[in-house]
Amino acid sequence: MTSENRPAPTLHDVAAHAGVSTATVSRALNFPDKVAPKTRELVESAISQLGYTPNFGARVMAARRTHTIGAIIPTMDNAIFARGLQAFQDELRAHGYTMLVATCGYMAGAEAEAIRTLIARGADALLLIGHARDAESLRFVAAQNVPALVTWAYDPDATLPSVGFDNVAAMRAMADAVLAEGHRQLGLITAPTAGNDRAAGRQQGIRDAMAAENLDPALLEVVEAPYGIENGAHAFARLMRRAPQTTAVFCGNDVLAVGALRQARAMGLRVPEDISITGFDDIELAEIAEPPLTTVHVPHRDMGRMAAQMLVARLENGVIPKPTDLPTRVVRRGSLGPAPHA
Amino acid sequence: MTSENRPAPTLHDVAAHAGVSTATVSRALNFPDKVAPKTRELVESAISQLGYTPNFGARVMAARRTHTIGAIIPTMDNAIFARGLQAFQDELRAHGYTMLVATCGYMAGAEAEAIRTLIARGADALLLIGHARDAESLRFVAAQNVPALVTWAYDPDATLPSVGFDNVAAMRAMADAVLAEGHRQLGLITAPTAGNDRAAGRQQGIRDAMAAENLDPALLEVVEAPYGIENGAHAFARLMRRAPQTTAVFCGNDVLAVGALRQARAMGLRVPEDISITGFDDIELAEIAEPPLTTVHVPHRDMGRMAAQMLVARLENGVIPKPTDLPTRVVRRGSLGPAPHA
DNA sequence: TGCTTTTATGCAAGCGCTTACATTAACCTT
DNA sequence: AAGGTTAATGTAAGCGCTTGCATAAAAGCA
Repeated sequence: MTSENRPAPTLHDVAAHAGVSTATVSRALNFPDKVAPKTRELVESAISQLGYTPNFGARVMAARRTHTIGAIIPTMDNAIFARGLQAFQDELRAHGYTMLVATCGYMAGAEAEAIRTLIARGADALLLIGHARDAESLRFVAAQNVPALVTWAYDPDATLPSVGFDNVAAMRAMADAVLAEGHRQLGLITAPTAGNDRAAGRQQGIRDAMAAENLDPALLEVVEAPYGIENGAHAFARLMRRAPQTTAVFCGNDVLAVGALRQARAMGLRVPEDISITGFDDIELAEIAEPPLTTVHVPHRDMGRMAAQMLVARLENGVIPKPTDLPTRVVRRGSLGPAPHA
Repeated sequence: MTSENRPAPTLHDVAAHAGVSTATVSRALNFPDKVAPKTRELVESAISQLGYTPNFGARVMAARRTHTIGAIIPTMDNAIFARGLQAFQDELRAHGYTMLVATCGYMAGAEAEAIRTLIARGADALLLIGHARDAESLRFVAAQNVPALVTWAYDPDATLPSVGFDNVAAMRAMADAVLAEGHRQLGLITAPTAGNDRAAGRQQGIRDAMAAENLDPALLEVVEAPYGIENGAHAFARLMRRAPQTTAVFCGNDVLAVGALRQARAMGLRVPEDISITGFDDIELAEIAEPPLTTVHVPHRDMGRMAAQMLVARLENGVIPKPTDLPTRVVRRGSLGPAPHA
């Protein structure tokens, strides 16, 4: 077989083997129709005989493009991000791009670092989650001339274009549904809102709905909890301790909601007879929960797919991404019922 | 601010600005202690004044390293892979590496393509799932001199080193537990086994256990189903139609098991009184299911973390990864009970 | 057939960085 | 203080590929 460390064949070797110039080989590779069919064949056979693979670094340096797009998400532990990312990657691959991934665990500092790292690693463009980030990062991205697109949020006025949904409106719709069931004592279990515009927006949506019903938005009992079923359960316990009269608890995501659901039952509360609980995201868990979770369906796959398309269009044809608002919808399931009689 | 398209500053610019040679700047960047403190300061201030960022391509070409590691998994839609990947990436970042991701959707052809793509994109090393792949891909990886590591499986005799667990033994343990409950009419809902050594191994584990109990392994009723709750449900229905006397159904993963569980209840079967159902992976879903799922706990985070460590050690110090077998354990929950009396 | 246009190929100059080697400055020894 | 080390810096040769420009070959036209 091949000896252990024979240096990989180069463009030059292929050219020599095929009896043409390196330029011709390069063209045969990049613009097949700029080369005579006979020559192309010659080159191709030389390539396969030598087992040639273009050198990545050289190619990048000469072409100033890596065909790699970076994605920075909070965490892949959260199924909804993992799936959005899957859709994003599928679409990228269809266009000949590869995905570089970094996670920031909901920490702003980590995101700023990831932005630098991915750009340093040659990402041609960046996918980001949410609009909340320091001006410094924004400036850096702009200075580096790397197109960036925000998803999981929608704000036509933000610096960066976004393809996502309006977190305020989405939760507002849910809150309207809950209020329509007669609930007036409301609670919210949310991911920490610092540096998380999605979580903050969802909270705002509830307050807006309350205000529209002439309820004092300040009456919303809020508990913050990090991602995780157990955390949702603890948060629920805390919430009920602080505000025992609560009849409906919104949760910032389905995982927290499932924890709340479980804790409610552990505390002997019937859902939805005694208390209603809602989620957000509509992951599989929501359907499986007992009772199934009323939640907000988020078009995560569409977001991922569209984000990829927009970024590719930006890179290939210079099309500036147009901020795009995707629809969400409230999915009614068993966990939301009418408010109990006082 | 900076004009729209001023060319990015280069090493050369920094050198000129600091009044030193490019070599010194390069050294200040890569081996800070090889440079006099005063000089280093000079260089650093020039760098920040110019807003210099090293050019990725040039760096890669000159250093022949991208500090990027590729990972090819079946899909991120499956939480267990997404999380293993998260752990992998966390560990990589701690060592200054970045992760390139591709998914193959359980298709061998797509994996082979992904291997080529990631190597072409300059991956310094590769993380692969399972040992089942064509000799051609193996040869290519070897020829390109890219270290590769297999996870999610363990086979000390395979071409590629692996860090994972023994799928046969893991399912064997589960099967032993099920047989100990008196079950003799067994079914299996599995992911398609073609090109999936993990699924095939798990099936083998059950047959081994049956053989040890003097049961004819051929009596195992097998239904294949793609990943997904709905698919698990359909598969369960099919299985029970074909073998109504079945008292215990193994599932190749928790998602299929949850589907089976749901279908069982839809068919009026009580779990575990009428029929026992088991899963594999131990994802959150398993705990939430009604009844909670007896399943095999897979150390996905450990696998991800160790895989990253081993690959980095290989790259930095040439340490050949030592095949490593991680323990799994059967987690008993409500979905497994004694066999009903005939 | 001779001349112009088109098409295919080759030449060679970078792309921005790393690094072996050469050179110079600084520091010890005795 | 002279010779010998060691530390710090500079010089310059690539790394493998792309691409503008020049050139040669083929094709079209009158």
